[in-house]
Amino acid sequence: MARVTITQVAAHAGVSVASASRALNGLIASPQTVAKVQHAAEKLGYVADATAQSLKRGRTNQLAYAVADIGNPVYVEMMTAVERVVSASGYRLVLSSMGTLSSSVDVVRDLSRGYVDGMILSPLRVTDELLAVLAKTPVPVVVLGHLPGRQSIDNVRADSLTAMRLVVDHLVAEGRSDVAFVNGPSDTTPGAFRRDGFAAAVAAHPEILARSVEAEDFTIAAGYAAARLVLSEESRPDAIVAANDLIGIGAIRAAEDFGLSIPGDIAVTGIDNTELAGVVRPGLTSVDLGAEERGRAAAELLLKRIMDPERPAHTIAIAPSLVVRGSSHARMPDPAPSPTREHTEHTDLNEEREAG
Amino acid sequence: MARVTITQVAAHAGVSVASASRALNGLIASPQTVAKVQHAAEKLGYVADATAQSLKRGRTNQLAYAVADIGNPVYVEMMTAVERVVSASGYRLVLSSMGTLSSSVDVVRDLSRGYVDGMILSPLRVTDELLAVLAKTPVPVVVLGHLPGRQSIDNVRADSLTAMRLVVDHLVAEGRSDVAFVNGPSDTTPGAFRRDGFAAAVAAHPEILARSVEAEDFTIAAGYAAARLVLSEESRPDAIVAANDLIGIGAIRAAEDFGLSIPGDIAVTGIDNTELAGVVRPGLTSVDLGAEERGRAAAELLLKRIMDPERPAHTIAIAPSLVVRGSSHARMPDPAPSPTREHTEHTDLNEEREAG
DNA sequence: GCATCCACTGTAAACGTTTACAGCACTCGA
DNA sequence: TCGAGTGCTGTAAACGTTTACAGTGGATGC
Repeated sequence: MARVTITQVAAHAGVSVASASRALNGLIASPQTVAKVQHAAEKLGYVADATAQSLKRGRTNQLAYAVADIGNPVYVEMMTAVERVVSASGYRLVLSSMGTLSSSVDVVRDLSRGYVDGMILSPLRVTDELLAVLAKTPVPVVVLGHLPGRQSIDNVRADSLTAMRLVVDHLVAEGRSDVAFVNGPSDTTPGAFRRDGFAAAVAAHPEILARSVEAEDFTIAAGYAAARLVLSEESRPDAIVAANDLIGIGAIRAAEDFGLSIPGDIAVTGIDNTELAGVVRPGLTSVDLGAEERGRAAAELLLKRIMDPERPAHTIAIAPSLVVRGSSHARMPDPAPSPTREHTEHTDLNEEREAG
Repeated sequence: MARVTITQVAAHAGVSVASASRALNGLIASPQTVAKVQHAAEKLGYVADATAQSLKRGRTNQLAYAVADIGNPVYVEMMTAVERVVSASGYRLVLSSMGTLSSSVDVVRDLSRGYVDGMILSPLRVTDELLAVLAKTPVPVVVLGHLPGRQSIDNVRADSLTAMRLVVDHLVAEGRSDVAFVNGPSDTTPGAFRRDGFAAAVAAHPEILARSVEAEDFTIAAGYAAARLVLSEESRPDAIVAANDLIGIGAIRAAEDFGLSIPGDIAVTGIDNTELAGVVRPGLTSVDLGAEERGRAAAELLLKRIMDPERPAHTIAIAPSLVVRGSSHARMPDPAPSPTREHTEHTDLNEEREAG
């Protein structure tokens, strides 16, 4: 399978490479030339080399979505939304993970070398080093997640503070008075904001007790372990606020292990409103941070920036909304699995309650 | 942020581009030259352009993992395994999804244009057209999933037939006698093999009743809908065999809706042994098809082929193993969420039973 | 019949690298 | 003193494309 070049196609068609190129790209060329060239290309199995084309054209038609934690379904959801938008604009989306294997800085630096025409980043931690690299990267970047201070970087963020207020207010309204927060690592961006959001939210309710613990990471297993710790304390909380759905599901399992009924003995809430929240029993009350909408917004921001690199940086914040399920509300029957998130959020059957 | 080229670096360092290139790539060059060039590169913020480098070197150092259904956690698991292997060999892994937006044929054709040095494919459907494209693509390919006939394509496959036998034998051993199979679309590769596997497995037990139904796709929601159909029939089965974990989870929810106790009234099993199987209650008995191992094997196969393109094609089949949980076995306490799959499969606490 | 335009074509120069090749200066052994 | 070797350097050609430019021939306008 040796590579066949446009030179061979041109020779086979009896025209110059320039004519061949023009014919193949639908530029000005006579019908006979087009026919000859297309026939030759077909026969030889010619496909234009992407690297050569990219080098000459100065763009790759590829965009990247770089994500820290692909194990979390919420990122898959965002990616799907991103892909829908960018593929409609003729770009191919590639996903690169920046996990334990490669630091986010390395990934950005690498992607900046010309592999892609733009990138969307969902980093778990925003370090000064990362900001420095982002500031000087020549390729358009959108950060999907909170950025500190005033950066001139396009940015789409969830509103974790409001999210925490929504759950805490909800729990208080449900009569809970001793709330434990199971955070993910607080040195991550979501961890930090949810920590602060929780603090602010409980401060508004001086009548309730509040405590916090930190899970190793944002996974079910870590949430399970951290929740066990909380539940082992002598005075048990009557509500667990988890920093995301995975931790929340771990907490449900831990409570179950302790023989506690949910929501009778203890309420549990999550964040992200992933499909999983509707699938576990009891259904996990969660705050929808608009993953789909954030993904879409980020993609659109990126496309606009590619169109107009001089454009001032925008920051878009998506409003969260509370989705109440059985894990926090006794009289809430848990609904059936629905084919799409849209239906879950606005179900005709009114099996879920939305607030916020 | 205009692109800075090696020519500028060379000029700034007062050497030729050749020397600059050699210095930057650690080839033979005097210490003074290296110092000057590195200093200049640093100062100007030079990063080598990836497309130019790829064009000249004839490789991109990128590999692709193309997957049909990124919403299914089992593919995420395989991807993680793939990434571990390829990144250890200095390659960057990009994921491209071939879903509803772009056909697998298009994705392969596109990737064949030189974007990547090799690819691993997990197609849901293997059409003749896809096989034709694969046969003539110039870039190394490994297919992760069953291939028909004798293709000269590196191939890693699960053993769906044995998997189905494992679950059916298990259910029969547990005393079930009326088993309903909820398949995914049977025009997909996994769907077809699981259909056939189920047929063969029940044929070995002439004493039991068997029936089948097909879900729209391999998702929770589709599994839920299909299971409802099965459960609505006048004579209800006492076991549901789902074609994968997501469908199985949907089936658990459906059974719950019908007020059935699991496994008392009805047993449910899945396939893939994803993390979710251990998280839902009751725990979902599932067959582990060795996703992690398959991913690793596929990656290694790909690396070997890149090393030696003339190498004969290999086919690797991974043996499945049954993981029994509460959904099919009354006396089975469901274990705690574990931090890793490895632990889940070989737990010291013996909370799960492995067979097969 | 001449100039003008038009549709099309080929030549050649790019894009930013890497690298084969030749050349240079110097050292070393004979 | 010479030849060969060594260590480094610059020139220039490639990689496979696209595209600016300068034609070409023929049709068309007057």
